[in-house]
Amino acid sequence: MIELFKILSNEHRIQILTWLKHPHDHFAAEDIEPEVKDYGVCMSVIQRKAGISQSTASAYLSSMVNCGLLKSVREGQWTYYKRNEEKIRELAEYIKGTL
Amino acid sequence: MIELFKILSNEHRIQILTWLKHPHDHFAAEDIEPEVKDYGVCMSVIQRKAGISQSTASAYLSSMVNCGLLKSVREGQWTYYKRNEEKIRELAEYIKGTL
DNA sequence: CTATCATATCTATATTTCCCGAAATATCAA
DNA sequence: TTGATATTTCGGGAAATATAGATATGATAG
Repeated sequence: MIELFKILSNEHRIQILTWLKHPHDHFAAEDIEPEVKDYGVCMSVIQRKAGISQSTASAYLSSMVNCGLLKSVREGQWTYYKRNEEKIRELAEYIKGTL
Repeated sequence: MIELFKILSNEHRIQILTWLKHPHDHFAAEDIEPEVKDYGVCMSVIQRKAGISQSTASAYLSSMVNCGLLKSVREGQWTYYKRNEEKIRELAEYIKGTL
C-alpha cells in the first residue's frame, strides 16, 4: 500500500492514470489498440504526450505495472498499457474501510 | 492531492492515522482527551508509541495537519491531534470517481 | 525565579526520488 | 544483413525528503 502511494505521488504518473481512464478523450483513435484486443496505449504515445524522456516513461510505466495499477501486453516491438481497474477499486476501498 | 499521497507514503504516518481512527484500541484511556472536548491524543504520546524522535514526530504531525488529514488543537503546553474524517472521505471519493 | 515538561524549529547528514542521455536489446521490414 | 523504430537498462547529477540531535520557546509547578 505504501508503495502504491509512492507511485501516486507524482504528477506525471497521476496524469497517465487519468488519461488511460478514458483513452479516447486523450489520444488519437489510431493510437489506441482496438477494443477487441483491449490493448490500451503503447509507451511511445504516452511518452510523447507526457513530454518526458523515453527512459523516464519506461521507468514510470513499469513501476506502475509492478505495483498493480497498470497492466501491460507486449505485442511485437510495442508494449501496450491499460489500467487495472480492480486495483484502483481496492485502493479506494482500503481508504474508505481500513485507513 | 499529490501532497496527500506523499504524506501517506510512510509507514509511521499511516500507522498514526489508523491509531487515531480508534484511539481507545491503541492508547491508554488517560492518554486520550475526554470525548466532550474531542481533543484526540497529544504529540508526546503518539511519539512514544511510534518509536520516533520528538522532532520527527513534530514534523510528521504538522505535515499531516497541513495537508488536511489531521486537525490539531493547542491546549496549554499540549497539542492534541485527531483525524479529519472529511478529508479522508474526500480522498476515497477522488480515487473512486476522478482517478 | 528555577526547573521541568511539551512542543517547535534549526542544522546537518544520509537517503531517496526525479529525470535525463547513452548504450543495449528487441522486433520488424527491406 | 542493414536500418529504423520501440523499449529497457545503466549511470549519474541535481533536487527533494527523511530524520536525528541540539537548541529555542512556552507553559506550569514548586
